[in-house]
Amino acid sequence: MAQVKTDPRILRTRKLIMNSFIKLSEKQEFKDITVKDITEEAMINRATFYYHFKDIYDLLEKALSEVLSINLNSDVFERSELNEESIIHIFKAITDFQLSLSNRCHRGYEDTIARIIREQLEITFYKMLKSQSSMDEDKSLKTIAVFLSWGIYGASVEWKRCEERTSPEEFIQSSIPYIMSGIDFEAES
Amino acid sequence: MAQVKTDPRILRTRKLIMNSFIKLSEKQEFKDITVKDITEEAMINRATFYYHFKDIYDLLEKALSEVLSINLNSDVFERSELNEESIIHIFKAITDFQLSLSNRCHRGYEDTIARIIREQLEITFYKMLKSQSSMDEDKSLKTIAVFLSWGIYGASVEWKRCEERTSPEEFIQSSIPYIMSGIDFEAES
DNA sequence: CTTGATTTGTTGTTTATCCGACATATGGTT
DNA sequence: AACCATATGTCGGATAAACAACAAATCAAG
Repeated sequence: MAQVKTDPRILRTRKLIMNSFIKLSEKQEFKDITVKDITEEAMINRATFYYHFKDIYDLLEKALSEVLSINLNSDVFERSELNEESIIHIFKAITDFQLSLSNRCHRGYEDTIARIIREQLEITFYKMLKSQSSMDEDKSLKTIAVFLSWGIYGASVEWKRCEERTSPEEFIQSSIPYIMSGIDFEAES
Repeated sequence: MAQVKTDPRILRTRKLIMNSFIKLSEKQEFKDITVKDITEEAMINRATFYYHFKDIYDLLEKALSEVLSINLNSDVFERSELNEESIIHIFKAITDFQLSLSNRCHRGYEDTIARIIREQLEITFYKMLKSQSSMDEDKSLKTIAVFLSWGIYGASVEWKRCEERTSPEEFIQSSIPYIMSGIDFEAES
């Protein structure tokens, strides 16, 4: 609460920068993109970039986080129930995201990207758990969210390792009974 | 010359406003678009709009002029020769433009739009005439450009009146011999 | 290793944009 | 009519963004 609403110029400029970065990363890979490229595309001054982002790696993190967050929350969080259907949706969103990244070739930043994905998953899971559980077990909800985020991310890596065998939906479906029993156990305690 | 280059914020903001206006006018007709709609879409303050444009009619003029100018100059002006081919291209650009406007329903502003089209045609014709003619007959080149702009605009209105009979290309083709003989006469004098 | 060119961050000063408030239309409802 | 809501256009005072200049890092080529 006590929301000090941020200056619209800041929101607009961040959006311009992020969109320009996403647009550029569709044409060339990350290591070849300079701050100057981004600011020229966004029609802003280079110094303004540093007003918003520590460096280009900071932008990478925030841009990917935002894209992922939008995907996760628009697709899934609306229904706000952590069930078989929503888990499949989340898993699909993650594998889609990883595929879109592999096209854009962010080689050398796999660890950073992995962390971003897990962080966003954790946030999403925590929100969903909180909305369907009693309020007084906050710490354990956090832990479950961490657990689930690592688990789902790991599953997505495993899927990628032996990909094209099965669809993401089929792949994760087989593991859902175990995942859900764990969630149900906690939700009912 | 002595170009005082304008502040990039001005160029950026104008572009944001114009793009927002064009985007909105694809969904709803001109009379239902408010300044607030435009500034919200563009993520700028309403007061900033008035820093750049006198009112929404001023924006209409400048936005349409810009769209038309881009169409005319990119399609045609590159080859910079005023011949049969380029006249057909110009005529096609005008009829395309008029069709795109009739979809967007600017009823009540036909006169304004007519003037915009003629002005842009005049500018284009003048540029092309100047690049293929000796320098010392500036006044008469201007007059010829005016003459051509009215003529081509009138032809486009006539084509629209009995449209779907013939394509714009065929329609104008039949008049070209007369138009060209006039131009050639002046170019050789 | 040197050279030259480009990119990266940083810093004061100027400028465009934001904000909020205002008076004045404009349009729809009772 | 009177009323209410919303749109228009304008104004000083606050703030983000532009600029230009800078040192330092990076990198390719000779």
